[in-house]
Amino acid sequence: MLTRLFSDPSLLPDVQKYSGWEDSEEEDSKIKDEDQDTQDGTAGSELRDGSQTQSEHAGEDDDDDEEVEEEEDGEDAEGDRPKKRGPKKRKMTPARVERSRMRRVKANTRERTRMHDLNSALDNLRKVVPCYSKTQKLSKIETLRLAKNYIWALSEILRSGKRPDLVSYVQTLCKGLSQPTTNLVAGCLQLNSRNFLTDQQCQDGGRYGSSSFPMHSYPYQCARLSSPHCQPVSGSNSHPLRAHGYCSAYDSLYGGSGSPEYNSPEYEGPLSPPLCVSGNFSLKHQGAASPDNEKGYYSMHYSGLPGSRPTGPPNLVFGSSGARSGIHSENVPPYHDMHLHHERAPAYDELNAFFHN
DNA sequence: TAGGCCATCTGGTCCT
DNA sequence: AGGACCAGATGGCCTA
Repeated sequence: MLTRLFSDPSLLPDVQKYSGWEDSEEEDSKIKDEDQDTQDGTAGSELRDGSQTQSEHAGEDDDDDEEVEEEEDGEDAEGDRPKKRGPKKRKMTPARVERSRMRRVKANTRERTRMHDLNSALDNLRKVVPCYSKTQKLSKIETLRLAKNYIWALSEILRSGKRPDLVSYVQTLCKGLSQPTTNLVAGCLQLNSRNFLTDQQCQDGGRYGSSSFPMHSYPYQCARLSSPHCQPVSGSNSHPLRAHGYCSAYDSLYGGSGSPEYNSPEYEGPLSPPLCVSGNFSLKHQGAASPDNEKGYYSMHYSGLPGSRPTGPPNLVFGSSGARSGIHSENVPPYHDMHLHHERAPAYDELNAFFHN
């Protein structure tokens, strides 16, 4: 499957330069030819020099013209050190150099394929984390961070058996993320920054799940109204908001529109069996040292009034600079470029079932 | 221009 | 022996 990554036109020149991944049958021949060209550049020169050491390790025993090199580096390189043991180095004949080069080419091809698979898996992960933008694709590290936060948030929900308030949910998702990613997530969830700030956070940085104010159950408009992801999954299209193409991260997470408790801010589902939350997940929020913060990634910056409640339509105001101005953050992509992925995550079916029991 | 992100190459190590 | 995996190096692209 070609992932979005591979279909990204900006990446095509580099990717297509090494076309081995796109047609496995012709892979070897193509790679040979193209690596021949590549080797005219820096990589090739390094390869020709560096590959010798690997061939030494590999041991070329089928070489017709093989000759044992008589301590080729023995005179001055060795110095006082004892002589090396093991097989003696062999002279790099042209045939051996060529075989070594071919091994290196094959290894490069495998490595490219491996990295492409890794990127493909990462792309799949991007599709199941809470938000996604065509124009502002999450970086690899941010994808992993968001996924970790997402798992953590879901685990907390299952563990506590309660629906957290939206603010806590978003705070958890954005923990340790960079400012642009925070903006993106907030944009996906269409939160007003004023909703994003709590008294708790003003005082001590906040803690996940510590706030107990009622959930704000107003609908958020899905960015892709016509998207099938916003359509009812199974017989839940009776809700007028659904009928009008509305869905929200929170809604989709908790099955709000389809549940009789949809308008109840205080709905509490039954307690779930305790879910073991890995010790890697500290419940301490920003104040605590996070393993993800070692590189000095931003914590969230909020604007607006502390603890203020949602009033008007969502107005995205994130960003350290936008905190004062209260204008739309330029990091937030347009709505039509964003959509939520909750609907597609299998975990949501289970969660919905759980909350509807 | 610096910094972030990425793809690729490369050599080393470990495993089968 | 060969493949998988890993980390370092390098260069390109993009953005503030």
